[in-house]
Amino acid sequence: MGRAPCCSKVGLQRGPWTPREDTLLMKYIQEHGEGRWRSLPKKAGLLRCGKSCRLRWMNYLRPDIKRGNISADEDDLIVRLHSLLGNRWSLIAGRLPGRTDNEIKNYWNSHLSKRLKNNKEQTSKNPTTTHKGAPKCEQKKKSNKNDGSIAHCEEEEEEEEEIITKTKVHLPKPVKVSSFPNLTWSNDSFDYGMVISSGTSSSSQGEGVSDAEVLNVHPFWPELVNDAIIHFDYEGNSTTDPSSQNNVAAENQAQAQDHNMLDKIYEEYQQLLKAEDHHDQLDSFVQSLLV
DNA sequence: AAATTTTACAACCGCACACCG
DNA sequence: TCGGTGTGCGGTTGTAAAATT
Repeated sequence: MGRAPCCSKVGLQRGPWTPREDTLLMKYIQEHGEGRWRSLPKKAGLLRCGKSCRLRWMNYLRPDIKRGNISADEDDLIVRLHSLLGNRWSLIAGRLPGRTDNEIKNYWNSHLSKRLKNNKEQTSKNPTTTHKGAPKCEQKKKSNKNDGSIAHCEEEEEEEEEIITKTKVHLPKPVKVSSFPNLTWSNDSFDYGMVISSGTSSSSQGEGVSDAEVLNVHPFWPELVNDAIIHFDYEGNSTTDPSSQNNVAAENQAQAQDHNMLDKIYEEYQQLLKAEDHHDQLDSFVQSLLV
């Protein structure tokens, strides 16, 4: 048998969290900090399992969570990182500031895995032709909703073709890493109103933080922003030290370099795949990504 | 307009690892 | 070294909303 459950489930609340529960949890964590999840619910006056509290905090209430649609860049990054790292969502999430492993996992399961599957089916049915597009995109094209998503669809279709050429062969041993080493805690900017809406995950798009406002830099590659140290406050804004005047330029440059670096990493990875006796090299290569 | 199906995602669950006494 | 506890992870489920029939 495995270990005992993290808590007695008798008499505990389950299912979706209420705004009141969210408030209690946030208030408690703001006053006492994270951790001690097992004893937290009792102290915070919650009828929840500690694990449930942790999950709610990590995946939804944490102020640095970036909500809303996954951008095309993030989408691309997820696909590439998944091809390198496999289903190691926490590692992938660690390279997407503000995104949680759960969110990325969900996104993969509901969007990307289907795209890959559809693409494989298309290519196996008709290997001589390239691709006809995923059903979802076909539907979008049929409908008259010209919201710009069709263009994105076509981009996605192009990506699909590229995706299936990437070989997923290596799953290194898990290494635990912290997600946001450069995050700074600022109580002053802690905004309850921003995160208190329970159960309306996708409704926050258009409110709060836009994609453009969120710094697209990977925490593990700080060199991407000219060695500047990035700080995120709890409203999703970022500043750089010593001054923030070059933020926009730095972001743009970071994004461009970001793509280049991913390409380089992937090229290097492909080279290693081709090499004889590549397993050791692959191990060290992937480990180098994880550091 | 109602019924049915699909989608998206929050939440749950079990397991494994790290840490500490 | 060992056992208990805390935490993190990935797979899976439940369900509300959206889309389709």
